[in-house]
Amino acid sequence: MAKSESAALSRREREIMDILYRLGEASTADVVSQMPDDPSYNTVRVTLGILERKGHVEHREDGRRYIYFPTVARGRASRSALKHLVKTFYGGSVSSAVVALLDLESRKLSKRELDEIAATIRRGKEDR
Amino acid sequence: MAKSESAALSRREREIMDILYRLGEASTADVVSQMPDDPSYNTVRVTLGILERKGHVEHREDGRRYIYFPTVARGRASRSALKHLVKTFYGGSVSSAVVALLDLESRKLSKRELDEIAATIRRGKEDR
DNA sequence: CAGGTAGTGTAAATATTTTTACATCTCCAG
DNA sequence: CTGGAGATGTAAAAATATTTACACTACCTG
Repeated sequence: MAKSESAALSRREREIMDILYRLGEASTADVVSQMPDDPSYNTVRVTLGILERKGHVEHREDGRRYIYFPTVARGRASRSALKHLVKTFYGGSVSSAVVALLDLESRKLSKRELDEIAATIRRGKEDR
Repeated sequence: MAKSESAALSRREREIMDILYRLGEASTADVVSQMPDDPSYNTVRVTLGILERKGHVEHREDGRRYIYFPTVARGRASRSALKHLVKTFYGGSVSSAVVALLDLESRKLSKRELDEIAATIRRGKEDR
């Protein structure tokens, strides 16, 4: 098995990958519209091409447009991002991160959501 | 109020910032020792200087060495990173992110940690 | 005190990233 | 059928980032 993907992403590449993860998939124009400092259409297109050559995205055709999407599924990518964040900011402590997350917006969570979280925790406990 | 900090970070700059957040503060040698693809001491030093000019880090002197640390406190930086992650991967849903985090390593959480999390959730509920 | 080690400052070379430019191509309105 | 809008492909220019190199300083050790 050759390791086809590697190479750390540049700033633009990372920005674009984040947008693709957020949207799921997107045309060049969609990506441009999400970039805060609006780079040109061509700039984004070239960068998408680079991402494709590096194996980070693929595209399908929709009429004459290309629709791009990440090759690594969101689930895998998000777990990896979570791990990195927990390691960087919370000394590897998942529970600290959870508490920080809850503190962040606890007022905005509905009772139903909190119940769901509580249920997940209960499940965790039963396995102990 | 002038906006002194701005400019998105390059790959190396981001790597180094992450290490500084992880360690709290670090000498050049400390940073080098944490970099996975070990760049040279000089490379890291120059990049730390750039980060300082851009206002992302400061240093204090420890004997003849410089000890660097982020100018934005970990708390603020981590909240910002959490928000970005929640937006990118969980459609802005904090509770989805919490569930993902718990699923990630639920077996590794001690009962005590789970209790703490549960207490935080309870607090959140009372505010409703 | 001579020499080595471990720092820093800074300029310059190199490599990579980002942007621009322009040549096509396709589809559709008129 | 012609022209323009909206795509893509690709090369090359320009801007940035990364690395290397080397001069200099301070401290320690024999």
